[in-house]
Amino acid sequence: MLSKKTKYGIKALTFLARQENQNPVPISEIAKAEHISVKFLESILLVLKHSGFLGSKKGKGGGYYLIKDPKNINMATVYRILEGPIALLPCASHNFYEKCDDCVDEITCSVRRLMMEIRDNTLIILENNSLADIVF
Amino acid sequence: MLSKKTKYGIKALTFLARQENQNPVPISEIAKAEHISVKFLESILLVLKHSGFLGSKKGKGGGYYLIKDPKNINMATVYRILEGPIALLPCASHNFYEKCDDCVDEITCSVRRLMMEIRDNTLIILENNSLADIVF
DNA sequence: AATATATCCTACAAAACCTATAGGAAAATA
DNA sequence: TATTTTCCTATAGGTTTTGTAGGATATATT
Repeated sequence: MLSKKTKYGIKALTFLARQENQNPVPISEIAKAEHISVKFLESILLVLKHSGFLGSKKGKGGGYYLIKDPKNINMATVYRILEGPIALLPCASHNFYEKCDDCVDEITCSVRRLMMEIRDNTLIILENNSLADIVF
Repeated sequence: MLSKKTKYGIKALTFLARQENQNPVPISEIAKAEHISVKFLESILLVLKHSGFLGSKKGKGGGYYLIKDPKNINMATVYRILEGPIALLPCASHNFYEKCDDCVDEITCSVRRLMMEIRDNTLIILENNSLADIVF
């Protein structure tokens, strides 16, 4: 299940992508429009800023704005930053690989093979969708 | 991420599917082979029994055995019973649908549309795989 | 009948994770 | 200087996951 952090993060990104100009939008405005707690959203936008998706401006008239063109914001990257691994098992993940404690032979593990098939398909969908693709 | 409950449950099913005959296999034997806590596995097998996948026999020589032909055990059904919804958001789920608190218009929600695309693809994979398909 | 084996069932405890809040520091604007 | 807004850390509260405990029930063997 997608965490609210990820859900809210993507919603904020789409909200910013829908803006007509690049003027900074304050957290409070996004939070109100998307019905999200201001403080919670604040922590999420900070992550997105540190990851290089958002710029910010302090003080009156400040807020957050997209740094990149929505066409160049890949949803697989966004997913990994907000949610973590795309795979349903650590042993089936490229970017967050971890060996299972219980698994004797990873190569022949039925569960892993099935989860890798799901992972491959999910990854293709996420990679094929940019922020521009999912807005509207 | 897949819970250990689901992972262990599927592992137990594949273990039973690999048996040459239909003799009951005690929990302890499955747990030892798959490196799972006996008590934890016990609770999982009980769920699978109540869901109609497994039969059981008490006392000496007892244990669990598959009731259905592995070809007729669909991994989508197994997933839903052990893990719950296949969709990454309740609002994108068929069997476990729930409306989002924050969402104003579900139909135009970008996150939901993306998650439904992932859901559809994941579902196809799970539906196309029976227990017999994933064993070996 | 007694003993050993194994499932059945409920309750609970410990750990991990998610969601959200608090409070103040820092920076920009007016 | 006052106001606005981001920046940052800590932490509280809740939920879920993972696992344990203990006894009841049923079966097979001796």
